[in-house]
Amino acid sequence: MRREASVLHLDLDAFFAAVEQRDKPSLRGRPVVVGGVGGRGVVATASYEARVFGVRSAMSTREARARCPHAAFLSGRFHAYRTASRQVMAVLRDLSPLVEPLSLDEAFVDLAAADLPDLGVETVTAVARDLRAAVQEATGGLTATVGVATSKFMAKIASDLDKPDGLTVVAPGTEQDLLRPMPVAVIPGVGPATAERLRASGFRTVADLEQASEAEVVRLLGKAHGHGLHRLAHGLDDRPVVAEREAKSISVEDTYAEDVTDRTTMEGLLTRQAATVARRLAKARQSGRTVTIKVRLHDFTTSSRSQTLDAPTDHPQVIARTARALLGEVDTTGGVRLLGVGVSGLADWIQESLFGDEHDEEEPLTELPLAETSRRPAWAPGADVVHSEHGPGWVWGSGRGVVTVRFETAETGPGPVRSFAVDDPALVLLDPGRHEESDDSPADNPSP
DNA sequence: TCTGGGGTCCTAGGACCC
DNA sequence: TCTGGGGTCCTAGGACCC
Repeated sequence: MRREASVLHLDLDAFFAAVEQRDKPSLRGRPVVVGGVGGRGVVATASYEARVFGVRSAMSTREARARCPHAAFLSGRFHAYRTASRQVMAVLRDLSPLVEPLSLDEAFVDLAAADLPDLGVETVTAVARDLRAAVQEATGGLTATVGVATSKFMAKIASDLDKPDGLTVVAPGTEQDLLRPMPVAVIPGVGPATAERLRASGFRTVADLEQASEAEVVRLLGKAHGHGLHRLAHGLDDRPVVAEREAKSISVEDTYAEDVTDRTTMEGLLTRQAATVARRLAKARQSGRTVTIKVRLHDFTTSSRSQTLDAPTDHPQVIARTARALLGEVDTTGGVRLLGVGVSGLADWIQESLFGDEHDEEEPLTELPLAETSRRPAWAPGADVVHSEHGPGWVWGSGRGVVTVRFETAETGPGPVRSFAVDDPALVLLDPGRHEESDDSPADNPSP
């Protein structure tokens, strides 16, 4: 909560649909619906002309067609949306170095970090007006709605008040008057489930929540959620505008037009998704330790299974093999409507070798013998010497057909730790069966 | 033929460690 | 025989957001 209205929230109006109408004049003034056009699609964005007919985001496309059969239904051109989004973010960064994008079509801007003579209501109103014009100019006609207030929470509330193509500045000190009569659902974090819980306890408006004790709200909603909501109901919000936020996970999921019942087909789909995730990881120069699959059954029940590897990976084979093994733990009889693969626990590539360094004391540096003959076994749990694109290394951990290799020799010293699928062509296992006489795992006993 | 895809954050229990 | 506590990591699920 700042003394001055210096947090700006910008929201592009019906963004995807607006880009389509900008690029195709024949769509202007007509209802446009962007989203999944297949049998199981949902609406991503509806133009204001379509909203008149009751078409909303997240509604099934089937229902949208029933409500507005004459609308143009488009599947979306994400490259164009990304380009337009970049243009908008550039305009915002021209105003202030502190810009926090929330999605392609939304961002916070910290006006306190901008070069302004003052942060009075008149000044920020003029700034916001100029900004909206600049966005329209830079994007070839896209309109934005802007809210300015003393906090993120109030700025977002403000930008919802005058849509589309509007501007609202909440003068410092007037926040509670504005907030009190609003339904609790205006508070970010209050979705259908929370709203229903609150309603059942007699909380309908922000004012109701404001009068409750924190203990009561916490009892109802849990510690973190309850505490946060109680604060927001009092207009208390000092969350800073944060420019750079690192991604924490990368995932891909697909809903299929018809339920998939064949196990081999499922494995093939997971393998392809794993390759997509790996490509995106590599592009971001990141790797991750935890592989998660998501399975939605024919009856819409959804489960997930995850495995944390010994070391981060960005290898398609490792992700694929782990994903396929995890699928083995899920009962898919009856078919699946959705499959997904994700990787979390992301680390920059550079941090991988640091991770390896932490284990120096447990595993003494030892001279690494290379076998005279090398072959690639289907699976050799006893093998502890490997060769790969990184050079020679030790098997350091394993699980579900995945081996983790530590690339370290007396000559080269500590190197990176990487995970591989055992059938990864980049990896050759040497000396299989070395530990036949021993129960020790390779990680416990790395010495020959 | 109701119900996308990409994310974030929180909770809760069990394992494990000190 | 009785009986710790805290901290962290991992896993599964759920709510929520755009």
